[in-house]
Amino acid sequence: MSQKVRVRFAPSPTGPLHIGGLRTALFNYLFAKKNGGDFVLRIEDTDQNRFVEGAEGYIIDALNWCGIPFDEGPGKEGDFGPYRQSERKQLYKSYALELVEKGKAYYAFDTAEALDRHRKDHEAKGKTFIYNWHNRLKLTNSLSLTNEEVKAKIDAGDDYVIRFKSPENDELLLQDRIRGEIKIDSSILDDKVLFKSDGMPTYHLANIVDDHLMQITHVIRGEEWLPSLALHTLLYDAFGWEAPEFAHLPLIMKPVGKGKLSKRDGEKGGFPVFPLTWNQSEGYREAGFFPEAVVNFLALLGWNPGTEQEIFSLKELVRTFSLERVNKSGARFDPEKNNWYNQQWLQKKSDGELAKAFALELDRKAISAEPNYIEQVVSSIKERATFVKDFWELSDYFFQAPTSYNQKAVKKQWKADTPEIMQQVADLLETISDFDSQNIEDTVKAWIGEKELSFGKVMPPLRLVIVGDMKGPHLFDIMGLIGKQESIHRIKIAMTQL
RNA sequence: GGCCCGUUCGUCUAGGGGUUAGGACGCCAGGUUUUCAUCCUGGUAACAGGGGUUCGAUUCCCCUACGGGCUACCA
Repeated sequence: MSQKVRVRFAPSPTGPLHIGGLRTALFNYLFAKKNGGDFVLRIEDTDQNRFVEGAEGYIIDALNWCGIPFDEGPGKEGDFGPYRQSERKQLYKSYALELVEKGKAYYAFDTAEALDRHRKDHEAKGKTFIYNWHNRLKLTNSLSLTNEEVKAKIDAGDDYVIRFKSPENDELLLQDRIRGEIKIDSSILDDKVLFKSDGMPTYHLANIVDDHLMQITHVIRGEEWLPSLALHTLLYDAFGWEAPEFAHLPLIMKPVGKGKLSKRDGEKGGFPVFPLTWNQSEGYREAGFFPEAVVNFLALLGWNPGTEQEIFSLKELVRTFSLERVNKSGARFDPEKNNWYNQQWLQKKSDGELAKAFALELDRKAISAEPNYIEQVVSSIKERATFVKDFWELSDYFFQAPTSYNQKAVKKQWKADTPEIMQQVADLLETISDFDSQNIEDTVKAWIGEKELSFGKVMPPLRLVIVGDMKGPHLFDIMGLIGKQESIHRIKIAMTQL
């Protein structure tokens, strides 16, 4: 009886997808693909008050950018649509009523104010108000009222909710793929609202109904849902449905301090917490991260392959992933390691691909250069970059003569006899007909030998005039690339300025 | 407060009754680069505490502490 694996990512469109949600989506995707299953996107928009315009599109764009597209969802109708709960609205009430008929749920007429008052009263006495077996008969609901009274209230149009009737004194044995067995005493459970007075189901009802209808086999979600597992398991029982398997993922925590990662942490620490830019918050994409790096980093946050491999492509992750190797404890988000992953992935990219990205940036700076030239520049500087956006600072001297010189270096390298030496180097360069790195190097080295000069007298100041600073790749490579005329020209301008 | 989950280097983690407790990020040092960075090599650094069980516990059990989550007609 092996049915096809089907998992779902079920965000609520109350804002942009954050890093924790993205990882949940990723783990769902990995598990689905590992097992040849389907990855479903379901939008849980049962709370109309918290709906945020554009959030759904954002979520879809983010998943696509990461390379983990869903197989079914809004705009990709499969056999189980629609995939927005707001569009499934009519469906849920009958399920809630079914539970009422079975005696597993009941109508409740208590107003929000009345419940609030109870909570405050209890709090004042140092107790906690729980709407369940021990007080449900003292409250206003179809268990405490007569059938006639209930009917009258409903007919009169009174607001009501439908609550689940949690069992008393039941030792529940819950199963979680990551945490194992969890014991819960059902007496501490409250009678959760399943159906709201506004005609919408709560998360709990909609979630169970949809997971069942959509034939979801594995529910992989954040640890914040662990306390709801008892209710959900009870709901499956109440309906007489077979429950899917559950796996609760550990949370992602702040890099420093207490609690789980939040938008504020990104602002404080200067790193993204959203895949794509949302309002004022810069996303991973815009910050220059490669999706491969983000996915790689996120996958290793809370999961590990059990080997010493650190770099994984999405394909490798799919091949290697298993729920059994997911950790139980929360993981701190480490921006430094995140950067390192980007650096690693940047090195794996081809010069051509990187050059294309860099060319776009050069365009914005109104700097024109041959694609082939850009590619050679990229090839010589990429190993010292973490992001494509580092390229310009690492290579500006390939495109323009230095506009300033590192003053510290000038002080140290520019001696009284330096101008004379530089002039002679310029004259020497003039004599080189085939101006490539190797020829320049051979010629200059031979000349230094002949003249009985030290390398220290020639090379550092020469780098200074060409680059403007004591940095960069092999100097003769730079000169070979920028060419003879430019090299000589830079010596000349430096001599007038230093 | 109540309920649930968790706890190995600063961080991400491997391991698991007898190990020199392994790797990665970061940091430090050396080498390479007559520059800077990369890179290479090495170093730093951990089983939360207390009780059991055991010949032997970091590993199993209990307690405590600490961390986290939940405790809405939010998801």
